[in-house]
Amino acid sequence: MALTAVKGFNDILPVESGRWHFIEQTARKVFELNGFEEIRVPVLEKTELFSRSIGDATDIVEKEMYTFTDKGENSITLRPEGTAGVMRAFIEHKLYAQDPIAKLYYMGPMFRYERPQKGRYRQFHQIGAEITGVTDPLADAQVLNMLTAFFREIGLTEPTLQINSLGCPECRPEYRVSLRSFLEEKMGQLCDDCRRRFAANPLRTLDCKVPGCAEATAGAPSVLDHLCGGCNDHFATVRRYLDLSATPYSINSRMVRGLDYYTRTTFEMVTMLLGSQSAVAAGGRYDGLIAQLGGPAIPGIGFAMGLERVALLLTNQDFASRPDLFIATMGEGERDVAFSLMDALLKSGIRVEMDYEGKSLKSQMRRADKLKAYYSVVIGGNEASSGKAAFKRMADGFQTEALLTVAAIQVLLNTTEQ
RNA sequence: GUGGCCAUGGUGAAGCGGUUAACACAUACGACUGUGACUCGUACAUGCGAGGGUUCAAAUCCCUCUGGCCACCCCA
Repeated sequence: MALTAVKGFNDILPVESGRWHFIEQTARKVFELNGFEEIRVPVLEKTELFSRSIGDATDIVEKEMYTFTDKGENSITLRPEGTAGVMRAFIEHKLYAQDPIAKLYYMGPMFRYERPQKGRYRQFHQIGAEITGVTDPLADAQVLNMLTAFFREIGLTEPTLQINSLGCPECRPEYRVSLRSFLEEKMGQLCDDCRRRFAANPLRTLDCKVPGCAEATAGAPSVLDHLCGGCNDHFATVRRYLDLSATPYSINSRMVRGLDYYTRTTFEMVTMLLGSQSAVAAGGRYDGLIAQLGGPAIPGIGFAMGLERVALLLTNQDFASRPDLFIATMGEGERDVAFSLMDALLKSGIRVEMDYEGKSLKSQMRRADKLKAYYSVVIGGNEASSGKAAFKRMADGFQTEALLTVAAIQVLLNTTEQ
């Protein structure tokens, strides 16, 4: 094996790219309908951006980032997620001065140094959307509805929406205290990982998959019972709006986020189909993030979805595009006629293929079949001089005489349902 | 970072110590002298992830490395 790609970095081959385009185009359509505009930010940022936003103690920052020192001795990092960079740009360009309410979406590669696995790679792609400047639960509901609409648009009903509220800097500390004191009693029953989590991030013990831990934490206090008045009202209103729009969801009070900046509403689109990579999209509110990054005190909410994971859920569909017409030729002079015809058809937006190598008619017809052309036509001496030819519908072999003109061919293609 | 499983051509694979690495699909050309799909024929791994070792003999046994998959961790 000569040269291979870097571990966890994948090529998206032509057989896959049709599916990717479909996902990306659907996202653009749904997001733009909701008033979101694309923002394109760099793949590389100063390391500090991520340690300050995602959180120093998170696994992502602690051990999963591609961090390097560049030739100017600056510590730089390949973005492990999208929100931080988008908010950096929002602050840097003072987008809030024009309008504190910004609705932004982005798509592109993210990088995390993890052990590759099904639905998880070191370079992976996310499509995300963010709304800044709105505290009202209306924004939460619109984001959730938009995410739901996206999955409906691409034809997936499988991932289901789970929501939770993590509270705010007011009420979360109190919850942590009460959860810790509950867990202290159960220490003996917890797994090693959970004992470690107890210190670092006690909320994490709640979604441990070890049966013993699940049992031990069964009666644990719920975040939702410890929300302060404001957070409680906020969450209740989010739910009311979701009900108003008949958006299906379930509440999962054990759902936890891996990034530190989340507050209040958090959510995931989860599926059973991808093994342990059950989260296809996830996000939440981050009311303190912009200020934390040195911007004004503007709230935000958003999500990101994993393109690879969505693509994995779509594998049964065929997204290949097919030529409208394949032109086969007999003889050198006729190739000029065929080429001119192809050129004219392409200029009119008709997808045409023809033989490139002067192969036998049989080879050309085989190629027409392989490319799944809707029609084929043979241009030889007779056709070149008469200016008309028999167009063969490949599906059933039916042939129709038509003039070798763009107009006549357009009519022919349009009268047949493709 | 931890653990389990696996590595034969473009693909799916047979082979389980002994001359030319089965079969199928895919691909190329042809039988069909102006027409695809069906049928038939021919071609297509000096090579069995890489490197060592055992043996008269290794794709087949042993070791190391590399890679892949899956699970844990974590996460989109």
